[in-house]
Amino acid sequence: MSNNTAFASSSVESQKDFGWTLGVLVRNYQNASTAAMGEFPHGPRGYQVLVAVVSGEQPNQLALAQHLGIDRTVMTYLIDDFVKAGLVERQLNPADRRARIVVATHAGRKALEKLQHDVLGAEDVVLGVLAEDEREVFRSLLRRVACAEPAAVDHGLGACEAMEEMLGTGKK
Amino acid sequence: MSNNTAFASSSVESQKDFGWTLGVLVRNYQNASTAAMGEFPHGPRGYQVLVAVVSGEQPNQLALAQHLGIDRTVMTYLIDDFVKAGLVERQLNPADRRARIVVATHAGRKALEKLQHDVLGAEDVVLGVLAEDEREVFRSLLRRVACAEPAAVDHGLGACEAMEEMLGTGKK
DNA sequence: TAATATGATCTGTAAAGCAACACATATTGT
DNA sequence: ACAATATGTGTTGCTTTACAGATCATATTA
Repeated sequence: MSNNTAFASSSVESQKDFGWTLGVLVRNYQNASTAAMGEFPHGPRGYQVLVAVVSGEQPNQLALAQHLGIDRTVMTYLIDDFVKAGLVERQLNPADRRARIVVATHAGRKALEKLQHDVLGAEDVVLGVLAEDEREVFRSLLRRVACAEPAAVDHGLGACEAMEEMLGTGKK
Repeated sequence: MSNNTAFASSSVESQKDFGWTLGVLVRNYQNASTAAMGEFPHGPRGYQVLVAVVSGEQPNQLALAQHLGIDRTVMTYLIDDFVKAGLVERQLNPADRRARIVVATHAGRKALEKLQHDVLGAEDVVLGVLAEDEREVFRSLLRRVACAEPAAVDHGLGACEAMEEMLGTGKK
């Protein structure tokens, strides 16, 4: 067959594929943070859940799941495992008895504090090639992209609104 | 890597969690590019495979799998489906008859060309909040991170070496 | 030639997304 | 108040994918 492959796709080569670079970063971060997790219940995913729980911004399991992009049926047994591990509790919401408020236990908060340090270390390893200020630029741009208006992406959820409001820049 | 992190618990709130923002970006990109894919065999994953195949840099299926961070057993039936769809072919390597060289068919190259435009559009949607020059900065930093020395991340593979050599010093 | 390594495939298991259903509770319309 | 509808949670079943292990063919090395 033909062997002129180098020319056919030169546009892709020159700027590298965004999806591919993104994938590499995610895998590196996944690996590094998993290593930093040790025995923590559900690895990086579990860590994210605990961060969200401790932040106290998500009123129930469904909100928690949507915030993290996890299926709500998965969230059920994810929380189950966290309860078993004594890291969080399900509390009944007197204002809406269908919902379960997920709150961190003292042990959960302690565990998170311990982990955060190592996770930040993992981040630095992954971003290691960048200089200090470049890392901050990267994080800043990434944050802005992640907090962008959902309408443009048709993602269906305002990812950062609660956080923004908490910080005082309430915008809708 | 010593760490002079400030105060653990509040710092996460104020600078948002890196893993979370990364997750949001990945999901947005996933959704946007999936929508752009239409009926394409394996969605964004399949697209990545085809990009790698057309680039012609991966000598066999295993290299292909490692380049994309896909398990080698998955790559087998991924390629199967692409062959069925007439997008790629498995060719025997006379120099090593264990390996299968995966090459794109004409239809495969045409299909990729068609997709690339839409995928780039999806990228722009995802990065929509950033200005033009900011997007380029972001892509550039991301590229550097993805192509970083694997030793630092213990990922086991030099992700960009073949590419770099192709663009500059020539082939191995 | 024998031992070992590598590439591809197949099989089986587990995690996780997804859809559909069931149940309890809230909200809304009449 | 009652009925209809919506919502939060949990469960079940299906599908995709990751991952580990075994098998087979072929290469490489002792």
